[in-house]
Amino acid sequence: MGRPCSDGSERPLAACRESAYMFRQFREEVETALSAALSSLDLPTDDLGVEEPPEDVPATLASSVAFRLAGVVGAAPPKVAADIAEEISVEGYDYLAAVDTQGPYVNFHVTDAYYDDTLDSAAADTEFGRLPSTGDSVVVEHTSANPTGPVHVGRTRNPVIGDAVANLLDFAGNDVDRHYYVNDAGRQMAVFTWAYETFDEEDLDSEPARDRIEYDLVRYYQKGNTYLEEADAADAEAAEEEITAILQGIEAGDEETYARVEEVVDQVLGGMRECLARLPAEFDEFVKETRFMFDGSTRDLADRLKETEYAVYEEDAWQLELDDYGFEKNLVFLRSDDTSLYTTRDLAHHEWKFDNYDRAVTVLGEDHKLQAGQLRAALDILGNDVDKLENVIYSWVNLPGGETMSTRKGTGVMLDDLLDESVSRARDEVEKRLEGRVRDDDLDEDDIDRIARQVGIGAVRYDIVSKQPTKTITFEWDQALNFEAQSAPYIQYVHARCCGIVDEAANAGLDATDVDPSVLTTEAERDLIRTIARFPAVVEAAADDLEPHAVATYARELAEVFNTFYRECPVLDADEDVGAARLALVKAARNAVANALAIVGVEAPESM
RNA sequence: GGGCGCGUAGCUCAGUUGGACAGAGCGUCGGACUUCUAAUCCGACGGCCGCGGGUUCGAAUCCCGUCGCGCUCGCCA
Repeated sequence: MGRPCSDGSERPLAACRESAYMFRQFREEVETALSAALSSLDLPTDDLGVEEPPEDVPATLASSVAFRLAGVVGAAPPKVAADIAEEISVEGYDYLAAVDTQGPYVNFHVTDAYYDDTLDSAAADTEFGRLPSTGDSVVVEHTSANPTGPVHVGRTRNPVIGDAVANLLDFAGNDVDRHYYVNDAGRQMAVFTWAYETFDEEDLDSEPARDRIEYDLVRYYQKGNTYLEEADAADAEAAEEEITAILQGIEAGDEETYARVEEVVDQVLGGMRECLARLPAEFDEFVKETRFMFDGSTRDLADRLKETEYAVYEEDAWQLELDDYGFEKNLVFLRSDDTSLYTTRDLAHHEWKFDNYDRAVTVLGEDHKLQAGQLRAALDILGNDVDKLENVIYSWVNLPGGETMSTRKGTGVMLDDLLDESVSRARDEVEKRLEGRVRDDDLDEDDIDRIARQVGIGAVRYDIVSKQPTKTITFEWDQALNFEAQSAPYIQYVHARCCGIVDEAANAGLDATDVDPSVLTTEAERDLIRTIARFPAVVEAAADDLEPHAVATYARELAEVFNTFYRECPVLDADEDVGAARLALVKAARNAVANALAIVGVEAPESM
């Protein structure tokens, strides 16, 4: 197909990521051939209806175009399909071998070269599935939880989805940065700072739930909030004055006030960061909103907003009328005391993103949806290209009793506890299986630790990332920590099995470098190779739609197909040429599974 | 009340721009380990795709209505 190698890399065999193109090239060939046939029949080519047929249909792609053209032609769809199929020429294509029909459907079949090339490149390329560079730089902002205390499960979708979206965009050929936006100038942090400075250890009602800094400090935050609710009016008002003083100090760029707040922010954030690293969700940059106050960009932005036709000055505050954008309520961007609001700073933050990146993706909870819409509108008013900004919105995670999770109230399941529990259950499983273990690879204590961690954390991540973000999740331990089919361990097990076979084959001196895929004739083998071939197209579609859960679904399908293959097709005990081809297939499966897992953020164990 | 999202098997969820009989897993029942790792495989049972209309050759998918659940509508974030 001759797509240029835009990243200039020189990877062995898979030059220019050709490996990524088998299915996609075939799809293009089908579209080209079908278009040509329709044109020569004087039929419209605007909707080719190319799709993947159901599993029991032997074709790799199909078209339903005959349905739509039946009226135009004045014949029944099966007749139209037959005529079209007759007109299609498969001359000169690498992967398009034959065309036939099944009722009203036109079916397209692949050449041996399709399987050949898929097997060759997927088996040899540990980066199989990675797409060529788009040349785009993308910032993925996710999590961005206020540094008020330990991360709880209610917000765990954000780092899990966010990290997967970042991985996915990276794998789809983008240059990705991961950002955590830190709200260090808001009221919450002012309350926290005041509480931290006001109360002493002996004022607190409880011991830290865990030996890490944010579990210690959150008690001050909770104490402060309780005090503000329960203290008598005069005391509460005095506290409010101190809190306001902190906010105004930050707004004025007072360095001493800033230092007081950051002492709290940096400590709490440091602890949260350790927790998130367990997932792992790590960041290239923690971007503090105070940065956009101190550099003057928030002030400049507010001044520019004032100049727009949407700006009004009502009730002593500067506001934006967003009726044209479908928002009834005005968006206040400067308070009556002339201080900025969260959204004002976030606007400056986003213009900074636009200055530095080609695209900006934000992962946020549905409770921020309205704010995100207003943000987009305001950015548009300021003349930004808001198409560069995309959001991934996720719904809440509830506890079984319908209870909500709140840091302020101290309710909810902490992410640390969830991960500990999961790793602990995984360890029980590992130890339980140790006795009946067939494989004699002598797992030591370190292996058991490793497997328990990979499986336990993988199970939690997969449970979250495999579901559509828009759906509400009710969190249930047994559901999340089920280690059987349709879970991370099920898929991880496939990877471990592949690695096991590859190891054994190496010991036996079996070579898979120059294989003949035509000996792979069973349904199980062909299913597996077809599934592997789809992987790059899955990555492409998932990245286009910012839907990492599609990769999670694919990984599960691939694992299922592999397990059937595994049962039916021995590698080491087969005839030499069959064994070699199957070994190549195992290597290809291993690479595809490993990379699918990498995208969703689940570790791929080499043994378990 | 207005806006947005969700409603698919008993439970948890897939289902590509509308397309070939709506698919998995868990659970239930029944089979398969002297075998490259059984965290596996094979089979059975299980559906007015919330409900009612509409568009279409064709609707889980698009449109309208309706019911239920969630989020949201601050000079909070």
